[in-house]
Amino acid sequence: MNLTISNDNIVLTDIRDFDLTHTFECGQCFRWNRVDDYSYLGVAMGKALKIELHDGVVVMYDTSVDDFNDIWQYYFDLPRDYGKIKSRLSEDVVLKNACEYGWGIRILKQDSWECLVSFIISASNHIPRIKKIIQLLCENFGDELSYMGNTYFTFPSADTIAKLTLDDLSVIRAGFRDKYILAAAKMVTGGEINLCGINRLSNADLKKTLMQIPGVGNKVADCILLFAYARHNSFPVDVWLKRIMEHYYFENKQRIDDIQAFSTEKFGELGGFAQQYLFYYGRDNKIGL
DNA sequence: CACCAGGCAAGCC
DNA sequence: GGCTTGCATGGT
Repeated sequence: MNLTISNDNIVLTDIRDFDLTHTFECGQCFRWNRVDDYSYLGVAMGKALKIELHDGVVVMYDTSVDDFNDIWQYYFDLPRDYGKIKSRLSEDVVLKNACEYGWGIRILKQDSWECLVSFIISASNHIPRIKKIIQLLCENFGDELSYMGNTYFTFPSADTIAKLTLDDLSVIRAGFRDKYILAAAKMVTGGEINLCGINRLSNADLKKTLMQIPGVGNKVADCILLFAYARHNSFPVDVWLKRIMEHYYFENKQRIDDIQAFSTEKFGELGGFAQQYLFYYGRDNKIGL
């Protein structure tokens, strides 16, 4: 990777294994939207960013070297060698195809609070609707952010949400999930759950702690482990992964627990990466439907 | 071609 | 099995 600065834009060359569509459309995040064929714009970590990738050159618009160094290089997991990960996973023929299909996926390192709320909202929900609910949440309760001549909104803090009533929250149309969001905010604000502090916990303890939060079950906890705490052996199994795994690796229906155990055995420390390649590949190709 | 009714969706309790 | 909501689906 090579970094140069022109005006207020960060330009990266010699970037491998990175594709914006693969990364933003593989179901891990909900606040990035396509601008044109080569770029996306999103809000994350309290900042707005337009990112473009064309002919192997990444441009991050109107940002700073400090923000790149402190935030974006880690958010996009740029220091990690995904080529090595893919070549190891490709020993399995199914994964080989999945890696070739979603070759540019990177697992984002997202803010833990945003990730927690986002995946509480994701329960029994489709991506377009998840995105709409989160957008309403930000527009109604986030802080205004001015960027490249437009206004965007940050993801509202736990403190902000904890002060709301269920009636206030009804504007986001989250349905039965609204009470979980409110309860989660109160647990975080009240110190019952320390989202930073629990980073030191083992995977098992971290998951157990997160599952104390209402609205966080096995699957949602696995997503938070993978997308916010960089526990890359986490293998979230939703209905898609269940179908995909059954299709490729089993003769018949399986219990989620059994699929998870099988995946842990098969993919080990790379389970989370495998999950993302499989999900993106399987969903786009409607595997198991 | 509207329009409506019932099903159901990246789960959790 | 119930939960909120929105929407793709198929029937009229």
